[in-house]
Amino acid sequence: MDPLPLPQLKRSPRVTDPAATRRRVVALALPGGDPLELVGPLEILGTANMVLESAGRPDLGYDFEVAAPAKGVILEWKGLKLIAERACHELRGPIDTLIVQAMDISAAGLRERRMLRWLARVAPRIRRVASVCSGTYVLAEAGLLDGRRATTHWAFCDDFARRYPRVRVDPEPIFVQDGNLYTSAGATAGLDLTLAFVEQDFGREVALRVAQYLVFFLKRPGNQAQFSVQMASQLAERDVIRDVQTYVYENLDADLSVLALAKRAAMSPRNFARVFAEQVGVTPGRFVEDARQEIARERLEQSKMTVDEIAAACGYHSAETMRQAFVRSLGVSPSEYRRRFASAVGPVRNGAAPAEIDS
DNA sequence: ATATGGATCCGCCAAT
DNA sequence: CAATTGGCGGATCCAT
Repeated sequence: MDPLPLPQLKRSPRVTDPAATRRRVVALALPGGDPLELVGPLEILGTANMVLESAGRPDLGYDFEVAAPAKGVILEWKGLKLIAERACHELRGPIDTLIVQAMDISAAGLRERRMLRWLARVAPRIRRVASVCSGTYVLAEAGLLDGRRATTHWAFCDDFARRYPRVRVDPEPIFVQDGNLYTSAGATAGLDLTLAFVEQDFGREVALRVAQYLVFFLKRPGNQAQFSVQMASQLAERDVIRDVQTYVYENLDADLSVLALAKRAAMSPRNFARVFAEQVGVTPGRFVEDARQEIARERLEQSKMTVDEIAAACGYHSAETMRQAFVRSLGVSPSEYRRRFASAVGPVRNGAAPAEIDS
């Protein structure tokens, strides 16, 4: 059986440029990066391919490959060795998007003259040149960022500004676009940036499905990043809907029925539910339920509140209601969840079938 | 553990 | 005419 049903598209994907529907992406892997930073963005492209294929459009998507400054080992990590089979200057043919990966800025990568020359030569002909985290150093070293706006990981910003005074570095945003150059902050920002590319190329809904599919893997109880990842991947475009989403998280014990939320959004219930589902990717009721459980889990993990108190604070009419919701989605009761979490070293339900998938 | 009444969701069509 | 919005009814989900 297929353990992970792929989110399905409701509409046919939008294509911004019909002339180039299958896009070639090259990831430039540099010595000393982190495996997650290297593979994460590519995983997003691969998932986008799966989403598009399941929508009956295998002609859309990405052909992606990894290249390095030179053939050979680019990463040794805990007994894992990654070996690049292609050097970047061996690549032939047009590239749609180039993603320069993170690297160890104290290592030799910045002195790879041949790679830097290649980069400076091909960059003007590439539609999007992106860098993740410290990969921004490589773009700067190649002279591509002179007079441009850029960002990098906040921990590097001061050092970066000293080394490359001609680059206007801004530590605030998650990523910065200037012309065809896209620079991003930390590792997860690289994921966000890649997701933004998917949205640019094939529309918001495709990007949303990809995020949903991947968040699934990241959804680990007790992970602080979960909130931001979940919310970030679900934020609606339209202000009214975003306001409602914020309102839900800030007023979990209020009346969050479709009727009440539609009133806040000044829409008819039917239209509100439809627009909400279309924008956010889940129905209003589901969003509210997810939010309640998310915060309830957090309380169970990080506070000493009783189950009854948590149930009330999160908008459940009784502890029994909350219990049923927990059993439905996690397979354990709230008190059991807390007990296991208190002693758990790793994820609570390691390997258990995710109950929230409808079968 | 099960039955029931209400809420929610979704397809369809009409109105704007 | 195309796109957005609103209303209705039936199937399903969920709280009690």
